[in-house]
Amino acid sequence: MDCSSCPVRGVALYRSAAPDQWDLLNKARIGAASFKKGQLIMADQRESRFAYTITEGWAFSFTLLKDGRRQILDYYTMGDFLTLSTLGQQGIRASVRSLTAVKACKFEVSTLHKLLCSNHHFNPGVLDYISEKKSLCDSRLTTLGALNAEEAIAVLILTFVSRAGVKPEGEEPALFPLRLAEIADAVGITEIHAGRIIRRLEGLGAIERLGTRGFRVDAGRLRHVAQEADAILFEG
Amino acid sequence: MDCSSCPVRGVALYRSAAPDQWDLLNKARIGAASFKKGQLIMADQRESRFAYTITEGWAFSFTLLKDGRRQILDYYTMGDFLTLSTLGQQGIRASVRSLTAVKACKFEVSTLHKLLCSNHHFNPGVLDYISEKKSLCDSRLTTLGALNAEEAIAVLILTFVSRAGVKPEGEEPALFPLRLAEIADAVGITEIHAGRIIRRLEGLGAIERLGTRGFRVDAGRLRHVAQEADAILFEG
DNA sequence: CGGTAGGTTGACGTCCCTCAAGTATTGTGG
DNA sequence: CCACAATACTTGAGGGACGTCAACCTACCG
Repeated sequence: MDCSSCPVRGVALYRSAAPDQWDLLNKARIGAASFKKGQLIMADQRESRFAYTITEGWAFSFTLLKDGRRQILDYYTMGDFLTLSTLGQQGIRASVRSLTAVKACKFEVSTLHKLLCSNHHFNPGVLDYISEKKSLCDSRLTTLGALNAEEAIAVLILTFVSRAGVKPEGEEPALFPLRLAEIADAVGITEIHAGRIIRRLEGLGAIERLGTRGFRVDAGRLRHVAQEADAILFEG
Repeated sequence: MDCSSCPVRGVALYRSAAPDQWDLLNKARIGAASFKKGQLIMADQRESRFAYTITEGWAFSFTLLKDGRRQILDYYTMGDFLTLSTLGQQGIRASVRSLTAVKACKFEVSTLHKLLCSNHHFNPGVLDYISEKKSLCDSRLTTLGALNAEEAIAVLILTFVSRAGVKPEGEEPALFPLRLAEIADAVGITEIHAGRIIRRLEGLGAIERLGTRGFRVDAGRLRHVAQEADAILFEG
């Protein structure tokens, strides 16, 4: 496979590259990598020698505290870069784990960093990608800080579904590969409480569970639950 | 004033510029701006025509929900760029307000964006600045999601103090310009509960209040309160 | 010296946590 | 395809953290 014909090229970190940069990029690639479900992809974003662009599957980044509390920071899927922190001098001590089987394109961080620093054609895409990720992180701050658990879970599911891509009518609904433990650690509550809220949402008809591996989503009803969560501009 | 002799040059977004880029940067500058305490600096990060590098004072960015809940996303001071979201195509609908009187260097977003996209000498600094900010945002996610209010406030104060810069012994302690309302909205609790926790920290000797405009901080004791908040690497 | 913004206190309610004992679902080896 | 183990989820009771309201106090500003 070649970067210029990669299906995620248009949304990747290096989306703004032109043909001659695709060649450079291909040289920075080490090859493909694949991870099994639940595998640790990066133990520490600060010290990873490699970085990845996901081409298939889901992963998430998280921090762990001394006493075992875990915070899930972000979910990654097709086109996402693992991770931006590898490109700076300092970073948070976070890890990345796969949620499903994952296929990814593998780069050596130092080579990629040199490439990005020596060529301005990547810049528009990098600025875009980064400001998109920063905005998403800011949104999540609002979700965690200002919303209650029910609203936060509704927002989480809606975000997840919209990132899973729109499927044609009649197709199998997007698989939602989060277990209760991951929902809980994403919004900062316990697994048990997350379970109670999920059942409440089920009661409202906002979601419908399919075994333990996913659910069907009624986006309209979920949005209704999360409606107060829309950030607004306010002047004073 | 000139960018090349600016005291915050070394920590600014464009920190990696060389002499000829300082000239380009000076051309992208519109001049200086100053804001009074409590003034709205940006109404919406997505649509701001201008961006700023703070040279003096403190500001913060925040979102507002329909029902009035507010989430403070980040604090900005000397050297910080307001804001990264102006450089991408999409951004969160957040605003920025000054916390003290603020002096800043003003840029036109489109000119600065063009400059950053046409010159690779800025890239190392931009990547660094951005990954630093992204890490800080990730840390705040952990703070909001996994810590309780007392730990979160301790972390908030410690972060604030360390960013205020180290003062020589015997000097006036760093002014801490947050009122209870801002502490509360930063960690996602109510003003009243924030007050109770601040008094608890006072009782522990971790902070000492000086009227309503700041406090003296015992960093060691505060760190003790926040000790569980250190992210660790864990493998399984 | 009075007005105003900011901070305090107490009583009570809700959201979320903890523990412990369950039941359902999924994965695995025969 | 079945039995079994392992993993995931559920339920209930009781408690702690945090929110709400209303009244009161205190520090700052002109």
